[in-house]
Amino acid sequence: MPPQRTSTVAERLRLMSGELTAAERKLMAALFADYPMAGLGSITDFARAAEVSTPSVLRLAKKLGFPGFPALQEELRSELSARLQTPISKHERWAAEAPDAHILNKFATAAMENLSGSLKLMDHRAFDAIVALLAERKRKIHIAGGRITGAIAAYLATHLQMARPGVSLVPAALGLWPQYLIDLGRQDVILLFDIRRYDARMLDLAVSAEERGAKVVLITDQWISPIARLAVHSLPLRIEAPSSWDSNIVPLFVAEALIAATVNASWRETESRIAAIEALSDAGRRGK
Amino acid sequence: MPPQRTSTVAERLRLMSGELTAAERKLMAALFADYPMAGLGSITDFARAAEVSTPSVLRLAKKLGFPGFPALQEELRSELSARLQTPISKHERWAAEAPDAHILNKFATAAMENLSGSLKLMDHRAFDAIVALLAERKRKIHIAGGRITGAIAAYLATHLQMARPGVSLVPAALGLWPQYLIDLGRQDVILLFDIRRYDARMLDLAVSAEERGAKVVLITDQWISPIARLAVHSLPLRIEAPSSWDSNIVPLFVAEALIAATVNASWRETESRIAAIEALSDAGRRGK
DNA sequence: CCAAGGCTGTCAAATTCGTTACAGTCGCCT
DNA sequence: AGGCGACTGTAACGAATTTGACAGCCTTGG
Repeated sequence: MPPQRTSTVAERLRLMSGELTAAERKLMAALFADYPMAGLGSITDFARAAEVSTPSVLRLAKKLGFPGFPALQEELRSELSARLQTPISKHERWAAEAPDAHILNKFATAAMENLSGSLKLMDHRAFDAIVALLAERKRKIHIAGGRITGAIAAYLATHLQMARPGVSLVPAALGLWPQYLIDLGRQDVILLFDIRRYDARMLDLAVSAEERGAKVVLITDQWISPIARLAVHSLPLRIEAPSSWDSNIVPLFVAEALIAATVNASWRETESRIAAIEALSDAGRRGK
Repeated sequence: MPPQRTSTVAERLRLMSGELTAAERKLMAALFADYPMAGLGSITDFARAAEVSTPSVLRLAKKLGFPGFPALQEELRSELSARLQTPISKHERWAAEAPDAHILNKFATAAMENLSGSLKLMDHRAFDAIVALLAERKRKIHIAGGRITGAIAAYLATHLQMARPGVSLVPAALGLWPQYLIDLGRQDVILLFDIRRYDARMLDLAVSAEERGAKVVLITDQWISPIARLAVHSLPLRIEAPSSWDSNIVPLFVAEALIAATVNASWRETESRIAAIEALSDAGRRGK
């Protein structure tokens, strides 16, 4: 821990540059030449790069107020980490005039962290590959979710049905599965939501679908459902929330992004379909 | 030096994510949470941050093709060095390695703007007042949504049912409404989701409920549904998205926040209920 | 020209780190 | 149910790093 929390190693070095010895100036030059990477290796590497002896590095570290070299190194790392962090984490208070501890603010922070964390964790190429599958009209698409994620699955199915034909929501009741599975072929895609407290029935469904040759796509959490073994693509997401239950905001985010990307990927065919649906919807409203 | 110079540690991790073990996935998540700084300390620090044992880190390093942990660390350092030299760190992108124009990044930006915009727009005292209504056990709670928002309504209902008794989801079919409305009394609360392309049937439902003396609570968009005139509380939200349809991420956010706040507000009574539900759920699983 | 103070490098000790070997545990398949 | 394989953590060893002590050297001032 540095003596003054506000100043960086670079600043402190510059301030003390007047009272540095020859070897210490060589170290400073070497550090600034590749700041702060040069200081992140071993003390020996750093000394060799500056062409001084190892204890000279240690003396400089102590002069800067650190108890030892590892302490300086940790400070360099935390500086760099702060610099790389997305500026989003530095949020001005979300809900105006509400205290930080208000549940709205706590949830907003959690949601943003989940979102940025998920995007770091997930592979955008897997996302694109899933979109490509969803956009192929010849494939039938089946969507399923568990007790909680069922609502997200329904949301995705509702929108995809507007974008293309051949989309169905697998019903929650087990008894209805056989009639879905029977028509499942090699061309088909089954997209499953399965997050923590992984549902054994979802695994059964995935196994059956995979056995019939369907392509399994999985949206799961960071701990990853066992279904991932069977899946051709899986997206792991962060879903932690300051609540008794997990947050499904990021799964919904992914669902919406999949919808938008699928529509984009086949806009030519989709455009007229959406227009037709609008017309039917308006007609229904007018007729009422 | 890695086997293939072209791939970063992050890429290789993502490619192998399917064949990683539980401990290795924890390490991956920990590394991505603070990439790549988390991997630049000692192997012990890294293991502790991910809550796994030291040898697990080593096993992951070998799985990625490195002879040992220091080799992986050196690769991380050289990646970081390359990244710092090219000033591409202009503004940190959301999805790593994906272009700014990628739909994931565009959606993430939109989601963040919607969220912060909504929190500025909404009155947190109205939110607290709604929570107070939902937490009163003597009131029955009815939840309804339109064609699109129905999924969000179902999500809210499912969770509130776990938190307290007397919660029901108003079915989408008009034919079933009368039997819901007949029992609606002055003590009851009806919570409606109604966003753009306001559904005329939702307005009918709100009018009938209000006539019977129920308290109407409304979650709507920034242009505000006509139901607002009847509502005791309404929360306007921002819902714009780079898509053919609106985004329901913020409505889901509000739903989750309402759930968590309601649980908090009556934790004494809720605690045992949640425990009982867990027990029933586990029993059902075991019995299967 | 000499002496003193301080700076720097060499060396060795102690600590920490990385690695290997082994045993317990969990889930899966028969 | 029982055995098998895989995964994970504990413990111990060897290696490397960090750090303190000491001695030589350069510089500076008298």
